[in-house]
Amino acid sequence: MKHNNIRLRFAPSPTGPLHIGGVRTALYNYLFARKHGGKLILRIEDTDQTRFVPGAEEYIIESLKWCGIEFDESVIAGGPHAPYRQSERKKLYQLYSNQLIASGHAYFAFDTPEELEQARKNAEAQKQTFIYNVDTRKQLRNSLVMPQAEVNGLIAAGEPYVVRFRIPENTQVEMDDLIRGRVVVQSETLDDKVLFKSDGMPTYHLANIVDDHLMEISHVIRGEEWLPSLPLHVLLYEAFGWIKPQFAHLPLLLKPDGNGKLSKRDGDRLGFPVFPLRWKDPKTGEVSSGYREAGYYPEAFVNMLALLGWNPGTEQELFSMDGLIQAFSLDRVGKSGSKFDPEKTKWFNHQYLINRSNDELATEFRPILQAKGIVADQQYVQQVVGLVKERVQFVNELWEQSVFFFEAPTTYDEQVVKKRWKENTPAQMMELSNILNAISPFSASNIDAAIKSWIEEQAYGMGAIMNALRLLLVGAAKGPHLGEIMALIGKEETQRRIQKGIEKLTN
RNA sequence: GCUCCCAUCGUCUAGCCCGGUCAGGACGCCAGGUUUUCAUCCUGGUAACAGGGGUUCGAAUCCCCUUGGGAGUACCA
Repeated sequence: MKHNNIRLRFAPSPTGPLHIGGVRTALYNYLFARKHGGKLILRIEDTDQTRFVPGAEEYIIESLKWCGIEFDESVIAGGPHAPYRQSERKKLYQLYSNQLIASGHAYFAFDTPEELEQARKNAEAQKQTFIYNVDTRKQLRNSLVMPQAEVNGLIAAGEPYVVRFRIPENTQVEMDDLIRGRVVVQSETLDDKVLFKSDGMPTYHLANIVDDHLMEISHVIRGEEWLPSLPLHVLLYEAFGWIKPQFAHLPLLLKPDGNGKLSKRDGDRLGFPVFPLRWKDPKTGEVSSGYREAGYYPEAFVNMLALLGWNPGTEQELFSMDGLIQAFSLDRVGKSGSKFDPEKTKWFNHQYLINRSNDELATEFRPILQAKGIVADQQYVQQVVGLVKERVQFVNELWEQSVFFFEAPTTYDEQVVKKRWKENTPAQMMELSNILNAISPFSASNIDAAIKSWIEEQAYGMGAIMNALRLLLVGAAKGPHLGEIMALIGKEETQRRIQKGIEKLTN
C-alpha cells in the first residue's frame, strides 16, 4: 500500500543552528516535493526539553528561507495538521502510547537511569553490550515480569516510568530504502527502545512515527544516521497497522580532510562556514560564521549543496532552483558519503557572480562603497564592476580590486617601483601627460591609439611605459586594461595622478 | 565489541542495474598561449577502478572473501 498524495516533511530539532548537512536534507525534500507536485511540511521536533536552545527554531526557519526552500505547512504558515511543533502535540502521543500498551506492543518499565547505567557497566566489564531485549527483560523491573497489581500500584504511587517498545522475537525485519534497496535485520539485534519518557514526553521514535502518519507523509527523506533506527520505525508502523511511507536515507556529509562526519569544529579548524547563517550561541556567546555573512549567494550555496551527493547524469553543473526541481531524482543520489569541498563552493559563487548583471552587482557593491565613504553614481559603479567582476569570487572582494577607480593611490608598490621606475621614466611620463591632454574624446580606444603611436614614434618600449603608467594610476601591478581605467576616471584625474606620482617617486 | 551502511583521480562525480570505449567531466594543481601588469580566458598535462579470489573469450561493471572507512549502539534527535 502506498500513499496517494506526495507529502514530504523536514523535521529538525531546535537544539542549535542547522548545519549544511541538514540544509541539504531539507533541500532534497523540497526538490522531491516540488518535482512531484507534492507538499512540504516543516515540523519542529522539540521533545527534548533539556536540549532546547532559544532562537534555534527561528534560525532554522530563517536559514531555509534564505536558501529559497519554502514550506506549504509549518509553524508559521499553519496547515490542516497543526500544531507543527511536537511540544504542542504532547497529549496525542500519550494516546498512541497507551494504544501500543493495550495491544501488547509496548510495556511499562520502572528501571531507573542509575540501574540501567549499572547494567551497562556490568555488561561492558564482560566485553558485552547491554541491550534491553527479550533476554534481559526478565531480570529488569517492568510490566512484562511484574504482577499487574504491582504495576498498577507503582503507577498509582507516582513512581516514574517509561514505556518501551516490545521488539518481537525471532522475526526478520525487512525494509526497503529508495537509495539503498532492501535491508534486512534480525529482531534479536534490536533493543526495546523507550517510546515515552518519564517526563511525559515521547521520544523521537514515537513522536516521529505518529506525526508522519497523522500528517500523511508519503516519503521520508532523512540522513543516513537514521538508518539504524529504521527497523524500529518499520516495526512501529506494523504494530499500529499503518501504511508506511517510503524511506530514503541520504549519505552523510564528511569532513574535507581525514574521515568522519562534518562537524562544527571542522569549520573553525579549516576556515569555512558549516552553517548557512551566522550563529551566536545564546549560552556561551560563541559565534560561528555563516555562508550568508561570508558573502555567498544563496543560489550558489544551494547549487553546491545539491551536487553534493546527487548529480544529474549530465555534465551540467550550474542549476537554478527550478532547474534542480526539473532534474532532481532520488535514484541519482549516491550511496557513499561526500567530503565537503570549500574550494568548489567558492567556484560556484564565482560563477553566479559573473553571471550577475553589472547593474545588480553595482547595487550589491554600493553598501560597501558607502561604508568606505565613497560617493559614486550607479552608472559609474556599473562600469567599474563590469571591468573587475571576472577577478573576484565575492562581492566583498570587489573593493580590493577596484579601489583605484575611486581613490588615487597613496602608496606605490615597492617591488614595482624598483622594477619599473627608471631614471628616464619621469621625463617620459611628463611627455605622456601631454599626449593624453590632447585626446578628445577621452575614450579607451582613443587613448590606446594615441599612446601606441606615440610609443612607436619615440621608439619607447610598450612594457616600460605602460607599467610605469600603471604604477602611477593604480599604485601596483594589477588591474584591468589601462585605457579603460583612464577613460573611466577621466582626463583630469589621470593627469592629477601622473603629476602626483612623479613628485612622490622622484623625491 | 555488536548491528547496519559504504568503497572510481587529492576532492565532487559519470560509467555499474543490462559485462566488451586509451575509464569521461568538474574543482584543485602544473605547464604553455593571449595580455602593457595582475586576474580572467584558451590549450594541454597531472591523477583513480582498495586488495585477493572466482564466473566469463572478456570484469570498474556479476559473486565471495579480506581490508579500509562511516553510522548507530541514551528516558538526544
